[in-house]
Amino acid sequence: MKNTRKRGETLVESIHDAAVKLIREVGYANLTFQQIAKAAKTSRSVLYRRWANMFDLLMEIVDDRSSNVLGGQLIDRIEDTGTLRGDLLHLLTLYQSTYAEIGPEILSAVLFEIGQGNNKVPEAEVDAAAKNILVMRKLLKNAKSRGEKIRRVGDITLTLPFNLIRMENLMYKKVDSKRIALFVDEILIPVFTMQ
Amino acid sequence: MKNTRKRGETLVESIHDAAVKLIREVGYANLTFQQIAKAAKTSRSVLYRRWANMFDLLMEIVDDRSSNVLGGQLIDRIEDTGTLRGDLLHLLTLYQSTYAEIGPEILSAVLFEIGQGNNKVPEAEVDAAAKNILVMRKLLKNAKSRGEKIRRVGDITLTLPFNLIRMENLMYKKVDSKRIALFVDEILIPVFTMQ
DNA sequence: TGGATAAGACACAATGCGTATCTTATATTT
DNA sequence: AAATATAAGATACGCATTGTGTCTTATCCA
Repeated sequence: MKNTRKRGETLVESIHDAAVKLIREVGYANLTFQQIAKAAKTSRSVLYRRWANMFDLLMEIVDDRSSNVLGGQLIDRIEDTGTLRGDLLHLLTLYQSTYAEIGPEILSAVLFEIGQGNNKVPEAEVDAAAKNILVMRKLLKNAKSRGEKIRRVGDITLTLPFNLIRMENLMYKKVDSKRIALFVDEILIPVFTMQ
Repeated sequence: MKNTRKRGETLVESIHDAAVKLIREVGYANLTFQQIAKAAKTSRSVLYRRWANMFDLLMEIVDDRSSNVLGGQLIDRIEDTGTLRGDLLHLLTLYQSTYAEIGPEILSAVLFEIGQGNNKVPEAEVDAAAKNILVMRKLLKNAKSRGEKIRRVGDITLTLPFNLIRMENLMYKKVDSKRIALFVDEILIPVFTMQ
């Protein structure tokens, strides 16, 4: 029996996969290192050596998955569709795909950790929020230069599009294109444009 | 030593208090029946007799605290301030006071359970959302009859004011009157009125 | 005052945690 | 290819928590 022992990246990958599978099956709250080790066909020691606690493992998975989706940064992937409405639809769809990939179970686990006062998350959050604000500024600037009438709004309002997607994923798990269009037409367009 | 053993309501109350204190201290995720029993100066048996699991206890606390705040239903406590803006400010302030009372730690624990697919929460949630929609309908109707120009929006958009408060409590823990005013002026007024 | 009721004390097997130690497979260096 | 370093896997420890069960005892109420 040679080459039956996984190492390095391969090992980590199968642990991630096992963890995600188990989060979906039993939920983050009931997740144990024991189960993960068993599912990944490795040993508990291996897990404890690499991650001090479940949350560290979770964050690694999130980082991994979100960078897979937003391979480049979000700001590099937005498009000028010719109208603010089109741009927003595109942006929300793109952003939603991140959450769909990460998965609502994992997302809610992260949110839970925020709620519990885990201070590693907020740092990452603030970074993400700052980038998202830049994205919105760019979108609105594009719209303005096309001649669309844009309201002046503060940074908090600029995070609204992202918070809508986040909230929907958290509460209802399913966000389809119809709902995204609704957000754009009934909420975002009135908020960001004069009519 | 007589009258040293708590019973009924008194007992439950001190258990609730102990639980809330511990949720704040160690977080819902790390909460144990053992700790609660100790903090409430009672026995573990007492807890297991009354609640099948931690979540049942949590929900009882939430019910208790939210009914303390919204003693009557929300719809009975809204006021006609003379403008939609004033009405919205009043509504959000009222709604925020619920969350402030319940506490962000407990809120995030509930949200966590939703994320984990706990199906007792969504039922309560759907009820609450339906009531909130009625509240918004009433507010908008009042505004309309005053002559304010109101947009036609769907139910999902009607839940926006409540979702904003919820999200803020979840993410940032502190929601002051300044932020509420910002929500009203930059988001809600543009969404619900024509200008 | 006596019986009903509920609180509290304690014991149990089972499970997970975090750590530590030892063995063994795989990779790297010489 | 052999020697060495590195990392994976197996196993065991004490401890905490769980859920259940049983017995005792305080408190309530008729």
